[in-house]
Amino acid sequence: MSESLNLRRLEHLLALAETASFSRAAERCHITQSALSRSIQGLEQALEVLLIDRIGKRCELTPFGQVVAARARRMVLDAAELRRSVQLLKDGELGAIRVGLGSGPSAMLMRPLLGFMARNHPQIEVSITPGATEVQTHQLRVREFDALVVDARRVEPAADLLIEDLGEMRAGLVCRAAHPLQQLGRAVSFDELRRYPLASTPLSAEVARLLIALYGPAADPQAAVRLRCDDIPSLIETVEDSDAIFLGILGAARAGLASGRLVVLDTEPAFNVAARFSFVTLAGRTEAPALAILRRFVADHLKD
Amino acid sequence: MSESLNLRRLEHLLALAETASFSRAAERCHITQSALSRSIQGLEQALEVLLIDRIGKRCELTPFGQVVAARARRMVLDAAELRRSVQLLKDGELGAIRVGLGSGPSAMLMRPLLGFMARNHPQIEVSITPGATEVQTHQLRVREFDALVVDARRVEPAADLLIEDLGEMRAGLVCRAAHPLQQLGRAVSFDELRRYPLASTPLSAEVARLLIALYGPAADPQAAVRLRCDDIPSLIETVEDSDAIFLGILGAARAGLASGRLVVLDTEPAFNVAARFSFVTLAGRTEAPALAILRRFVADHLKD
DNA sequence: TAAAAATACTCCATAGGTATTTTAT
DNA sequence: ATAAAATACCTATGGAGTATTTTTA
Repeated sequence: MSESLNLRRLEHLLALAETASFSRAAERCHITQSALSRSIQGLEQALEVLLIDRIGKRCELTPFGQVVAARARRMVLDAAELRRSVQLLKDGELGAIRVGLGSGPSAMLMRPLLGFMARNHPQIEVSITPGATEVQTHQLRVREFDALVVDARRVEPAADLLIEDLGEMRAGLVCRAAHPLQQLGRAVSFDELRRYPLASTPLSAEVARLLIALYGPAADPQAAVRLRCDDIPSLIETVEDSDAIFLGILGAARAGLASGRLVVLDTEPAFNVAARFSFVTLAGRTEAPALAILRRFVADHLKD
Repeated sequence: MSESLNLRRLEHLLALAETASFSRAAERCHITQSALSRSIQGLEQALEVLLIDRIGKRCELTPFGQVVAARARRMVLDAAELRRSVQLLKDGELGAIRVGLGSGPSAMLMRPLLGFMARNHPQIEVSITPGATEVQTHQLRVREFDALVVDARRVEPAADLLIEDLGEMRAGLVCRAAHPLQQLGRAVSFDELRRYPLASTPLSAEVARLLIALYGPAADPQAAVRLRCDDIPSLIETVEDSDAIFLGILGAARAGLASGRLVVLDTEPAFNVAARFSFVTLAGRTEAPALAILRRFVADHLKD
């Protein structure tokens, strides 16, 4: 005696409910009439209830058949939805990505990433959270994040982390082409520089140490930076319209540099600093295809 | 290669999602670890996607596994609900009955039936519709009704109808014990009778013909009945409180007759009429157990 | 080294097909 | 007499068990 309640049999019942004929239902299910007949009998045995009234050649759902068919319809649709969801997820047309950003990447990526996802992948649920890398690494481990984009130097290698290098981004000082210092035609000292307001995102302690090592205590960004703002585009705009000097990733000023409105200021000693970012995920985990989209975008946007 | 998406495998996946261990999940599913392992592999092949990240001894759902598990949960619950619904339906604790009532049964049954179902079977969806028997017979055939309770003489036998006889209910004239006519101590004529208001439900043409045959044209209820109302209890109450005379099924006055407050009035010629009711269903159809409840109630209430 | 998962093999119940019988129009 | 559903019989396979190997903590 067959006795299992399974999806195929429910599909058979639904076909029978719709065609009111074993032969036609069988045809629709791509099986023979006899197979379908036995399938329905199996279902009736499984539920210990008559689902179909066989009235001569006519077939009709019993009250039991009706309630079973109603539920079955939902279940069969759910099964189709399940397959469909998996397919969409596979194609990266569905899914959720939760990404943690270090302060640098946050300043560089936040807005362009949101815009890109909204425009090109509106079905994907995106959650972007800036924060401290040490905390976010833990959140990644407990699966509160799917990936991190952080300063490479702030994440310590571990067996359970997959750390992908995103290459370097040179940092530097940027001013407008018509800036007084630029008119000098030579590398400038930090003392000359600090006559003008320094514009920058909040900088990490590590960067601060670097600056002090290069230019002395006066270069501590805590004191030296006069225009501080999380939003890089706003900083750049300000630099284009004033004598402020941008301190940060040169890539952020890409458009202005390319158009000639902005230039990189030479300093003495040379500002020879580069940021290194990493894309961090948990090792050994199957990643959602949507994550590949994120990785590609990040890789494209975090390089010189 | 096994490749079907079925409920058992989805249950396996859910067990695995909850236990995060193949062995424990297998135990919960009452199969061996190896069987469960293969079951999940089959599911993965069916969907062509990795559902579980095997991280050493640890197991974790992949993003795919998560969406599949979410749907699976719903489907498995639906399956349980399906079984449960069938069981409840079997036990008559669930279901819907749509019954058509002829005018006589309607007057006799409507209120007590509604009350009975509300009190004793609140889960059953009841729909009671009074109407013309000819129309309702058609509605029964097209399954707009599950059963009819009608005057036996109004339904013509047919092969597709299952007509169950509910026995006879004697009809008669009822007045209060202290009624002037009752004081005469003898059978009364229709002329004597009609000095008092006749109280009755609307009567069918057939009953009208019967009355005219017995007592002459003056007995046409169209003219003779002065208190006409669908609600039998109201009529009875009126008869108890006045000199009105009730014309109808004696059973309707059962309580008053038993207590002695009401009596059956003897007439000359004798009022020798009985109603015969039938319980009609479609032949060859499996009936919902809830219908048996209805049948029992009707049989109990439509007898002398 | 021990515990967990995967694999190799074996077995049987089940779903399916073909051929035939039963049933109802 | 015919068309539809049920049944008989056969086959392939999916799902389960046991025993074993592989993997990793």
